[in-house]
Amino acid sequence: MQAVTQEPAPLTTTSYALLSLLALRPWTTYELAKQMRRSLHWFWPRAESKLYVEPRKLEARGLVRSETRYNGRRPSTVYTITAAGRRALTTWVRRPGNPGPVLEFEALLRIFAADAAGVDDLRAVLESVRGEMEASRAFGDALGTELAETGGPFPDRVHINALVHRLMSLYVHAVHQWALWALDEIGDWGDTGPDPAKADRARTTFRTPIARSAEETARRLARR
Amino acid sequence: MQAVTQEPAPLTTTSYALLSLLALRPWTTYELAKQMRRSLHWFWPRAESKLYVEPRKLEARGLVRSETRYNGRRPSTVYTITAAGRRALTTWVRRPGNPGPVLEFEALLRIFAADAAGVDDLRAVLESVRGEMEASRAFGDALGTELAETGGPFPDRVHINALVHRLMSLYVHAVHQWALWALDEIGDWGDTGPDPAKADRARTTFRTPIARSAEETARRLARR
DNA sequence: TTCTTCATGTAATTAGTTACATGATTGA
DNA sequence: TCAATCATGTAACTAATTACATGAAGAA
Repeated sequence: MQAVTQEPAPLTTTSYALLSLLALRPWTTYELAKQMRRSLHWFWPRAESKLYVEPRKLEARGLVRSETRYNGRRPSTVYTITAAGRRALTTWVRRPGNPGPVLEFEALLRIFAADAAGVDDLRAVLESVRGEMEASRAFGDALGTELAETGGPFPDRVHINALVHRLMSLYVHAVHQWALWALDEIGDWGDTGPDPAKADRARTTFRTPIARSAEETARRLARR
Repeated sequence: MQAVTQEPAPLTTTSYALLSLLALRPWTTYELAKQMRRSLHWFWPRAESKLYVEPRKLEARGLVRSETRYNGRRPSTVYTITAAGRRALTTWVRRPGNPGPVLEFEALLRIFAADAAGVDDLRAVLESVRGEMEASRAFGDALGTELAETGGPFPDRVHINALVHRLMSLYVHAVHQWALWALDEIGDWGDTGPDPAKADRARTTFRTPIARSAEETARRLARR
């Protein structure tokens, strides 16, 4: 016979992501999903359906408690963090590990394989990246303006949010600048194949320090 | 009775990642794993064990063919792309979708939840990020130097590699600069709690455009 | 009245990870 | 000759995704 008391599986990072929101105030699952979309989703993206299941795991461990409300006939569950939940969150924040950001960039894979297609396909991929980053910048800028003016829904945390928001802005900015630079770079390519002039420029690229290149790209694009 | 001819499940992005390497030359699974670690792993990270299983899926569709070699008594499988494989890769490069990079940044979640702990814990997280990014920069710089000097193992593709390498450099640089900035920013925090001075600085942060701030950070750090 | 969006989930499937296994080669 | 690491996988498990379902509220 198996042991009756099962060792509970360790919580996932996603569990702690939800718990960190619940540390701010009680939320219904729907509100949690909406808040994730607004904030954590940008650096911890998960399917929304997951967010409806996860809080039950937290409750089973006593890290949150739930209360069912009714609006009309429809039940709605409000989750509230417990003292044990706050302790678990503190422990997790202190736990070292996974310091680096993890990037998944499918479009860059397509670019890596671009010589299997043509230069027009390469340009199309870069344009789509550019469009996406411009949308992200618009979203981030709007959020930043709101946080600067009203402090957002949690004005007491505006200093924390500034740290997080700054990272996202720098990251989006970097990818956007890169897309503009790359589009400029392939501007005179006739095809994706090898070419001495391209190879020369490539070697120059490898030798140009990043810090300098950001300014130069900005200036060159400004002169247009 | 079920249909005898099963619809083959669509290939994953990971399949195409491997296929894009196989378009360069034939590789054994071990070589593929090593090459992934060196290049694609930075923007398409997958467990190595996966890379031993995936090529068999490609072979089942006729996109690659395999040949078993023996070194001593140990078998080793060499995979070679087929004409159908090259066509499939071209089709995939042209397929639109997933333009934006996807970021997963657990350390940033810890920072988001930092007020559950203390300012020392926040600093420790930021320091670990900084260390990680410095390691990444060292790796990237070494790779860049090699590509600039020798052209790398695929000198005909140095212009493509320059595009890809540049993105990774800009990205790593951005996160690194951010960590330095954030460490400076929290330098005079006594705790992680709210404070009018912190809120003031936060609002300034939200209002400072990225382009300007990169230069300023660099200058301020240089003056030290 | 109908359509859309809000709001709250469930079920089935799978891509991916973790952990393990093992023979060959090299260097101390 | 012993340990490490190179080289090549397999098996079990699970976090997460995709697709689906459905009732309520508000807009057109």
